[in-house]
Amino acid sequence: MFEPVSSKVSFPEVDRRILDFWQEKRIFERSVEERKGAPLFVLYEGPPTANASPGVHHALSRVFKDVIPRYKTMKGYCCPRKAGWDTHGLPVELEIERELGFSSKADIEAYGVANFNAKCRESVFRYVREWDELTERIGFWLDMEHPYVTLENSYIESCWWVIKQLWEKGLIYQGYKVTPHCPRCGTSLSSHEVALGYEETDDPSVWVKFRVANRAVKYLESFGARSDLPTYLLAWTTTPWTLPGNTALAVAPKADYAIVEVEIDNRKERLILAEALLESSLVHPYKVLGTCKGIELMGQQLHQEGVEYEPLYRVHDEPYKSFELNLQAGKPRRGENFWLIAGDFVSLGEGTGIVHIAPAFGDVDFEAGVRNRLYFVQPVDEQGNMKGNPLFEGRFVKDADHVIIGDLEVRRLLYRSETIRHTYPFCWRCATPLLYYAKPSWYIKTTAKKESLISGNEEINWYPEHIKRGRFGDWLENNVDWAFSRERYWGTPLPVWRCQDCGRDDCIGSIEELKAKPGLSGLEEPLNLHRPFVDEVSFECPECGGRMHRLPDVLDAWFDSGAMPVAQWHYPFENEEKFRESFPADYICEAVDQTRGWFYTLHALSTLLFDRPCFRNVICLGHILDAQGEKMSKSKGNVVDPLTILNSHGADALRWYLITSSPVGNVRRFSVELVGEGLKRFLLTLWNVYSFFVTYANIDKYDPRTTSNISYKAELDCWIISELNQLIENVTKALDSYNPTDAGRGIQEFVEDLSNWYVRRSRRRFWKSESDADKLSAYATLYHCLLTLSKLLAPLTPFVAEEIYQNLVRPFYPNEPESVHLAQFPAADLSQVDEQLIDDTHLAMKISSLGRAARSKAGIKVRQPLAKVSIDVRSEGESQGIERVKSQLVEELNVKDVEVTVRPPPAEATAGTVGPVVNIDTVITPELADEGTAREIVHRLQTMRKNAGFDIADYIVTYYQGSEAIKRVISGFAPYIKQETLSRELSEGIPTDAYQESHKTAGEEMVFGVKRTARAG
RNA sequence: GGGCCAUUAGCUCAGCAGGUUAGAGCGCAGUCCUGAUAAGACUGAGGUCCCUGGUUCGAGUCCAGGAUGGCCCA
Repeated sequence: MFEPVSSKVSFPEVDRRILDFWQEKRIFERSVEERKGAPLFVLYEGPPTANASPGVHHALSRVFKDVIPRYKTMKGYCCPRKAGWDTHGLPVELEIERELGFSSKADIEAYGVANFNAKCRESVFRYVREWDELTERIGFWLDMEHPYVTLENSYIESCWWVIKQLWEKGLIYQGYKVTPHCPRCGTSLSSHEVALGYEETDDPSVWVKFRVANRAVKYLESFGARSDLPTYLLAWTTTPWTLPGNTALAVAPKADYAIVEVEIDNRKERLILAEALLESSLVHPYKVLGTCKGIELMGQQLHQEGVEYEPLYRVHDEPYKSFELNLQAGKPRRGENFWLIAGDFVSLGEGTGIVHIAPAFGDVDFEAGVRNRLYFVQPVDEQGNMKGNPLFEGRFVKDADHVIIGDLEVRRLLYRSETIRHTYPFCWRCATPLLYYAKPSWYIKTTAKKESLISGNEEINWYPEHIKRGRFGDWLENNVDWAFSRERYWGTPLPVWRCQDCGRDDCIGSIEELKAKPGLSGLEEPLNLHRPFVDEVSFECPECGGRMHRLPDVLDAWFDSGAMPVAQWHYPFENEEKFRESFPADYICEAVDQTRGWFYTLHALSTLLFDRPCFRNVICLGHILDAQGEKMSKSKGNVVDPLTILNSHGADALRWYLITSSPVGNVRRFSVELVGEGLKRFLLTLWNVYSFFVTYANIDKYDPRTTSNISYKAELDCWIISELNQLIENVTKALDSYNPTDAGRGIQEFVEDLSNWYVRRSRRRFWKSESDADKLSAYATLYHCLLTLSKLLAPLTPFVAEEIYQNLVRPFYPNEPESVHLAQFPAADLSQVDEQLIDDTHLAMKISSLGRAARSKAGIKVRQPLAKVSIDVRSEGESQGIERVKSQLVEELNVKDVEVTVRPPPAEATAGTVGPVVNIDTVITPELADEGTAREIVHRLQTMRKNAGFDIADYIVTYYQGSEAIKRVISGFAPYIKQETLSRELSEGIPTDAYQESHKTAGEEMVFGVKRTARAG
């Protein structure tokens, strides 16, 4: 016996039952343990931070992370899955700052770093219970018992080891990084904070002339500009205070530039600017002397052919720094001219087509400095005061604007000066204008391994594939060094100690190494590697004997997660074997924003450390938006809590929606209604087939062991078995190529066919009284389909799959695996696929559909038998196909005969005449009418049985009263009616204790009564 | 400003080595079928396949430009 299954099902209750079962039987643990020795399949879990409740987007990635390892386990792999927690980083700090009402780093310092970090530490596990619950409830199998945690000393020590490795390879250096900086607060702002503070403001708008060096003027003659007048490059800026930091001008290489002659205050001179911007820029009459492309202006090289110009200011008593030397040291190059560079950011929409570049200010400028190895000049200190030239020394930047404008005017280097109203970012806390300011920062020299990063990417399978050469590939192609230090508090401390006296830097790679330092002090037990404790540790400089103190920076939290392949195992200090066998990962999965985040940091650190990629396969998920297409955010209040959906619809419904509703890489609009739709369309359909099977199998005491070697005979059985094997093949292919969506959609189509054709067409085979070979074949077929489905579905909808598997397998096969998740994934038997039969059956479906449409048009209900249906088909092949599935058509269309005619389409026929044509014989003879009435009576009686609350298998006595015509039909079709309604007898006259109803059909009044005689089964 | 992705029915999505009549589910209206069904079938309304050009005998599908939305980076 199978456990009886109601068609009414509560999936959340199923979830509970199955979760208890898994826990009690330790199925997840065993699914790993019992595969010991099998090839490993390694998932790296991208660690979440548990300082807020998980949202439905977390459910999305957790489902996709789960599907593949479950599948691989069933394919025979061993898949340990280690959980992880990301516990450091600026978002954690900001959350605490918000709670404490802090508005600056000074507040944190005053509060005490120890106290602050203690708060941070506590906060990152606040919602761990919610995360645990989501993880469990959604069925994400993950080893939550032994997670890696980025704040642990062992994890930090591994990070230090990584840095030391890079340090020894010369891949770490201190340079500059441009950050939005508030000069009043003395701190950098995150991009999110910057976004808070855009305001409309008035700023200077000045056109500045950069004088072309004498030796370069000659170069211009080749463009038709013969003259010995003074020549200037005209540039436009709204931040005059940045001009002292200018070290280059950028042009658009493909744009046309004009050399024009103008007369200003009775002096003739020449200006160079973009041809397209002559009108909008120049306020004097001008004469075009010649034109050339931007790239021609740039010429070849400095000091060879090409335009160079004289700096506006020579502010630098100190030597110029050069990007060529990573800003570490400089060579004096006083009197140097600057040159032109190409910039894809140069716009021809405003300005002059010549852009002033000051690498100390602004990302674009800094980037240009790095790429073109420009000089670097910093004429502003961190308080926003100018330095390096007596003219403006000590002035706040904004107050220096008018000084500089006045100075340029006097020197005749100012062409035009106005004001402009535009948006500019201000500090959201104190309304001071922000400076994009280059600050010292520590870098990992990823550019040194750029070729390896790119070639390693070639070995990675990306889903969707376009990410590989698109978003990720582009990112690698445009790689810049990774600024990985942060001037913050809560993070892995940078393990660099600097000597106060001689400036020597030491990188520490392990706790042991630190403890062995001479003259060590400040190290306290129990060890806490976080600030401020680690800041107390100092030791003796091996060079000069001075004190070495740690630099105050902490690491970008992305470094932590990027180091997880080694740090999760505390490698190389322990677990060497575990690290080796689990690196690189077979599979990772996160949302698309991680291309520049975790995907990159994993790839970068792996390439730098081991010169190989970190993961072989990656699914890159699109984002979830709300039903209106808006991003979900706490402030909008449109965040969907996954637990409410899990409680109402169950885990599988949510999983099914997430897996099948849209391609993985697409954004998707989320709504609870769509989850419910998938539940109805797929899960309930599947459940109904399952419930149907169990109901009848129990009535017939079907035992699957008796049919284990059956060979399928009926066309219907062969057809669905063909479909099933094709499905196995397709699902396997889809999951092998990391495409759960197509796998799920294929299963859904199969289940629809199974329910709407196989079961519908087979009902009578299960319903009939005798247990003949045909009935057993039907049971065996449906049993096999459901059991196979449970295995195919196990990775996708693990709960309902388990529920079905348990009931189908356990009562009869105690030696089979105890859980579907311990079973082998089905293998397709393509020898059982009859493609012709599949085509024929689809043809039968099509013709049935047309036939029903024809009946509908003629107004004849299907219950009324008809003499025949005639079908015009287009080929002999179709005709043979119909012959093969004729019996299905006879039943489905309720006709006595099927007549097939082959009528090739006329030569000129194109549209509208290609498919088969179906006609029904609408003549209803008295015999057919009687038969129709008989069927009508059966239908009414069936409904009465249900209304009376009888069991499906109850036997009854049926009583009737009615006209002669009714009596004639009842006596004429008595055996049929008895069989269909499980009536022992049909008798005239209705006793009072029978359940009775009166009916009217075909214009005849009649009354029926039904009474239970004996309970069957 | 740059890059990537998307845009097909009211909603969610299929469709493509270019091929004649662009489909499904949900929703809506009507009819039917039903002792598995919280289902199902049929019919109907509902489409300038985002726009403009181009390639082609032929474009929802390929190419170019643009629009809108999302994401990432400026």
